[in-house]
Amino acid sequence: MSELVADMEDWSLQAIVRGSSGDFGKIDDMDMEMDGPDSFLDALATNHHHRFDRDLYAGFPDIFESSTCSSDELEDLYKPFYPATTSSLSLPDQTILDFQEQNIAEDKPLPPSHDQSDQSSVTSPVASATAVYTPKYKKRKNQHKRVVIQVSAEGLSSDMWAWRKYGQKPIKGSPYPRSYYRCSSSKGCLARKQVEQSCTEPGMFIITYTAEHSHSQPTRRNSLAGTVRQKFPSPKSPNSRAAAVKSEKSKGEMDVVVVPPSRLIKEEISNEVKQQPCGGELNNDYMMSDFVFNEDFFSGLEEFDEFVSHSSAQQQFPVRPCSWV
DNA sequence: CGTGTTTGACCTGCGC
DNA sequence: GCGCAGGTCAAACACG
Repeated sequence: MSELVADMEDWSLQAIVRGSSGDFGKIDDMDMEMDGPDSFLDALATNHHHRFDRDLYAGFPDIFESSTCSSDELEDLYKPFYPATTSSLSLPDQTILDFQEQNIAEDKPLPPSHDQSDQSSVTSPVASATAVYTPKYKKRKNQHKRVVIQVSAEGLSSDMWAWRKYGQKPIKGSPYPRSYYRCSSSKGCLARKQVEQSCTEPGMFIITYTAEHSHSQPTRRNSLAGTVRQKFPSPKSPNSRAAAVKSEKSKGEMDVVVVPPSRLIKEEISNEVKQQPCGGELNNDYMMSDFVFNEDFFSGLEEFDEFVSHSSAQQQFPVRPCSWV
């Protein structure tokens, strides 16, 4: 039995990406108030090291108002978080650095006809827009929404999308080259990914995702190949690659384990604390930019975890948030 | 044979 | 208009 760990990063990032992309109409319709998370994000947004856009979390559920959600609402609410049902990104251990949603509906020439046929199934606003315009070389600016994240080396390998490298370029001012990847799961998918090593933080990598996937998560076979090849990109390490494949295959079919929201937020705050001049551990009453992360705040998060994990509406989910880790 | 990487050439946007 | 830098293409090759 294998185990796909739909890590909290998946929760957070899918929430982040979709929540800010205008693709969260259902959640908007729910007219949920976001006082708790917004305040939290406001605090994070002021941190000097990581740039958090509070709008990125617009799709994140309100942890203080959970008991009023109906089953349908809950399903709608969580659809974006489940890899099997969403075209959003599945991302590894990471920190959000930046996000842009850029208007792509500009006056552009008509696309080549073969590209249109490839993308007849796209559903998201962004993908739909790009489906009618796919120039051979895309404009550098104002083209697609971009998500910039920073991940550790381990985080690089936990992206479950299948990517195919199509280029590498030295970047001026950086000792490290930038690698360019495109989604290899679907022929017409416009999703792109750029990876470069951070020159300011050794061991960390900056990943830029561009455009959305026009399909659900890739098949296990494809994603496995992509993942393994990313883990061991050098063709000179076939043994390592084979070992990784064997390791992945040995896991077999999986349950989905979702890290609870409270853990992500605690870890995020903890990371912030460690980056303060004094370093140290996360206390129960940590204050950041005039927002106090106290006991009440964390108990609210845990109530939300509890609500999601015990909700009967869970059974309707195509992928079950079966256990917290 | 299918899928992936490598890498030089090419294209495009942008600043001057 | 020119040159630079970034993004993409596509042929060659590797691997299972």
